[in-house]
Parts: sequence; structure tokens; C-alpha cells
Amino acid sequence: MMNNKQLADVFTLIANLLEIKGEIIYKTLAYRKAAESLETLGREASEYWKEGKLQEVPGVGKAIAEKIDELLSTGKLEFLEKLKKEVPESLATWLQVPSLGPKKVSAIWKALNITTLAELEKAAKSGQLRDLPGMGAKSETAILDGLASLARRSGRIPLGKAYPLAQEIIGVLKGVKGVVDAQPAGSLRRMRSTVGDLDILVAAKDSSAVMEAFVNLKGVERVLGKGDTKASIEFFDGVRAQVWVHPPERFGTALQYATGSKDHNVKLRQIALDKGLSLSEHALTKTKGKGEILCATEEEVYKTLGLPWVAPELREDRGEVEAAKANKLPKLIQIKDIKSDLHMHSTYSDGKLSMLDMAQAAIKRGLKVIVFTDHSVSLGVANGLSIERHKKQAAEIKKIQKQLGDKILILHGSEVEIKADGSLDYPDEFLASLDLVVASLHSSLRQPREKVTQRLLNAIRNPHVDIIGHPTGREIPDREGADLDMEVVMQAAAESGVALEINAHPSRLDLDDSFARRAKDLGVLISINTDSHAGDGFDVLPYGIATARRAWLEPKDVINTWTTKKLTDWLKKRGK
DNA sequence: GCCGTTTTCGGCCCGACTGTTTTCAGTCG
Repeated sequence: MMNNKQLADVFTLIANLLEIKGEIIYKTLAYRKAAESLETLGREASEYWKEGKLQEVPGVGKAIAEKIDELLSTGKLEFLEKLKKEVPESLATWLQVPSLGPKKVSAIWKALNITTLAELEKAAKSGQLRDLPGMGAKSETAILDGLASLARRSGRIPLGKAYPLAQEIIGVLKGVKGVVDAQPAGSLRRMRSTVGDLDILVAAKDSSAVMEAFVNLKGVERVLGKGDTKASIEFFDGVRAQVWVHPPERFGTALQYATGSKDHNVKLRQIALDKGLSLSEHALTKTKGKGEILCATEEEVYKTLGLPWVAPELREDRGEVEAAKANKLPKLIQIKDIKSDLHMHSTYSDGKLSMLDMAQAAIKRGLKVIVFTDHSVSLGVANGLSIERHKKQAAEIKKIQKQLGDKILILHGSEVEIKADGSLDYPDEFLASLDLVVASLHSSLRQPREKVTQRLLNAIRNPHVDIIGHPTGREIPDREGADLDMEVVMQAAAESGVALEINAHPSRLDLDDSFARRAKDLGVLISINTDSHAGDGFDVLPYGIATARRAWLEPKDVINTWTTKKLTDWLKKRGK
């Protein structure tokens, strides 16, 4: 049975091949939209399929629903097989080469009868491209540069790398004379778990000084473009960044526009049109007669459209525009709502700091409750604890608690392995003696769907388990999560009252926003934890909060917002 | 190919930038 990612990959491939074939652009856009919709669905398309409700998936109409049906029934798609005979599949990878779009790919392919990236590189190096119509020596160089850049780049950039880098760049740009403001934009500002590149928006009257500072940033490998309002660079590691400069009095429309998403903006432009206004990055312009409304802030843009300001994390056209219209936007969770961290490690297993140092770091960050959840015995690589060593740890926690008094409550837990056979790493009697149990998958993630799903269900149904840690086990950007039936997992969690974790580490962010939102809809409790292995491990909390906000979560959905009493009462009720 | 509180047909964002060009096409976001 194909999962959403696999279905999305099929439709992305179809879109790429149709585009090279020269099919009308809106058809390819429709396939792309369906692919994106499937990837962010939060529920398996096969569930919709079983219910006969595929067309309820946004962007899926009759034709694509039939194709999904064929893919799920047979694992194949006749339409795609025929398409591949018309347009060689390997050409789709050419589209990833910067400076190459569908038109040039098609022109090169047809003129030289080549289909692989290696052949493309050879043709460019031997000067065969410069004489093709519409191309010249510069296009040829651009393609060679693009090929080199593609080799340097390994796909999308994890937010944990992109965000600090963007903040660094913004810091430099804010220091440029005449700069009034500088902000991240695009998927970076919407805090997606990975971003394609870094978009940065600057408010300044004069752009030239900003452009100079930008293209001369430390580590810039080459300048991809530089105009009056926009410049684009690539760093040594292949990361790309763009800057746009707008006058301060137009910064609101510009930031709104550049933040996206595309689909959110389409909806907003429609609302503007209904009010007789045309919304662009420059202004709201009256469609009849003359006149511009300038917005220095985003709040003014939304207000002019009769809407409350919408948090960037929500701007994915997943119902936020409708919610804003009805004044029913969620009161999103914020960092300051978090009172506890329920998953962290110390030197007892693979942490870098002693429990006392960790506790003091937590106090510094204003946490009221922490739980040491060091690894369990079978995770040998992480120095997992035997029951004997747990006794020693319990005694030490008592000692530290006495020392720190009422500054913080320290609980004794464990991150218990869900083993390959579905059993947990400690006997039930011992689990019952712990204050809190996080159960996690670390190994045998590639088991078949039924088996790995059953392992999680076993853990969820164990009365001593309180939280499922990083439920899918994904690692960004290198490892896909386990092939899980998340719908079944989430339903079981709702029934058992077990919380599912949003692991805040930027290489995990697991649950992702789509699953977390579905979990909320199913009434599952969510726990946001840093999984800290050192004092600065707590610093990843903003990424977890951002993921929760993208999932529309409010403080009440997240157990880490609970008071100490409510949390400890909950744990007692769960037999702890 | 999808979609609809004006539409079941006719839209679907469009402007900046670059390169190859004598007024425009392709790419990108």
C-alpha cells in the first residue's frame, strides 16, 4: 500500500514530465498542488480511499482521484508509464539544476538527444549548448554552475541550520546605515521544518548599501543576481539566500507578500479584489479610479482586508483564512506557556551534563518541572541504564531535589526502548515505580508497516507508558520516519490517554505539524520536549513550539503547559 | 486538472532579473 509521500512523488514526477512535454501550465500546477496536499495531509490518503472520499483531499478532483485509486489498487499507473515513453524520466532531474527550466530542458533534449545529467554536463563542457536557439555562452556557464551547485546542495535545508544562519545575516543587515527593519520571510518565517532557501526582507529607503553588504557576507561563494530591489547569493555549502529591499512605508505589504505561502496569498488577494483592492508586495491599489493604501506593518494589511493578523506559522491555506474571517483563529501556544520538559538525558546515559547541571540550566530557563528520562538498558550505544543503576539515579535525584528545594521539581523517568519484537525494555513492575515513562522507537525502523505499527500500539496500551517519544523516528533531512499507520496510532493514543511527543530537536520535529494537527482533532494530548543532552539542548524549544503552532495547537492541547499540580495529578492517575 | 456565497466554464499571480536580443523569452520566487 502506497503512503502519502510515495503518492506525492508520483504526482510530482507527472508534473515535471508534463511540464517538459509542454503541457499547459495549469495542468502541471494541478498535479503539483495535489502532491503538496498529499504530503501535508496528516492522514493517509488510503484512509480516504477506503471511505470513498478521495475527492475531499484538497487539490484532488475526479482525474487525480482515479489515478490514486489505480495506484492504491495495483501499485502502478498506466498514465505515467505512457508518459515516461514520451518524455524520458531522467529529464525530470534536470529541472533541479538552477537556471534550467522546462523549456530549456526540452530544447536541449530534442536538439542533442541526451537524457542524463552526465550527458548534459558533457554537452555543456564541450560547448554544444551555446549554439542552441535562445542560448549563449552565458547560459552554458550557468548550467555548469547549476550542476556544480546541485552537487554541493543536499536538498532542502533543515530549519535548525537555516534559522540561526538567517538571524546572523539579519544581524549584519540591521547594522547597515539606513536600514529600519530586517525580517525573515518565506517558509523560513512560517517555520517549516525544512526550507529551500533563506528569504530576507529589509526596510530601507536606499537599497544600494544593503545590496553591497549582502553580496559581501562572509562565506558567499557566488552572486546569482543583483538588482535594485532584489539580490541573490549562494554560500560555499550550497545554501542560497535572497534579500528584497522595500521602502519602510511599504514594508507591511512586502513582508506579507514574501512570507506566503502562495496559496494563502491567493486567498488574500481574492478578499482584496472583493473589496475593490488589488494586493501586491508594493501596496493595496484601488482597482477602480486611482489611489494606493500603503502599509508599513502586516497588521495594517490584514486590518484593511477586514481580518485579524494571522500568525505566519498558520499561513498554509489550511483553513486559516476562513478562520480569520470568522474571527476563530486559534490562540496559539507560545514559548512562555511551557512549564515543564518531560524528556531529557544526563551523564547517566548519553547526556553531556550531570543531573545537577541540567537542573540548574532548566531553572535558568524558568522551567518548573523536569524529568530525567535516560535511555533504557538495551540501548547499549547510549549507555542505557540497568535497574541497578536506576536505583542509584533515584537516590541522586532525591539528593539534588533537597539541594534545590522548591526551585524546580525533578522527576525520575526513563526513555524506554520499544524493542523490535514490540516488548518494552523493563518489566511492568519496574515501569510502575518510575514517575514518568517515555516509550520510543530507535531501532528496526524499517520493519513492515503492520509490524512497526503494532510495536507502537503495544507501547500505547501499556498502562505504565505516559508519552510516546518522537513517534515516527524520522531524522531531518536524512531519514524518513517508520512506515506507520499513524491514524491507528493516534486513535489508540486518544483512547489510552497517552501523550504523543513533538520532539523539539530540529533534526526531528516529530510529530510533524500535519500529524500533530490531526492528533489534536482526534483529542490526543501532545507533549513538547527538547530531548536535551546538554544545557544548551533546551534552546531548541522554539522549533518545537513553532511546529505546534503550525499544527494550530493551543496551550490547553499541550501537557507541558499544565501547572505542577495538574501534571503530577495526571501522572498519579496514570498509576505513577 | 481543479474549483465555485456572483461561475459547471473560464480562470488559475505576476513582477524582477538575466540573457539573448533589437522588443522578448525563460526562470524564479
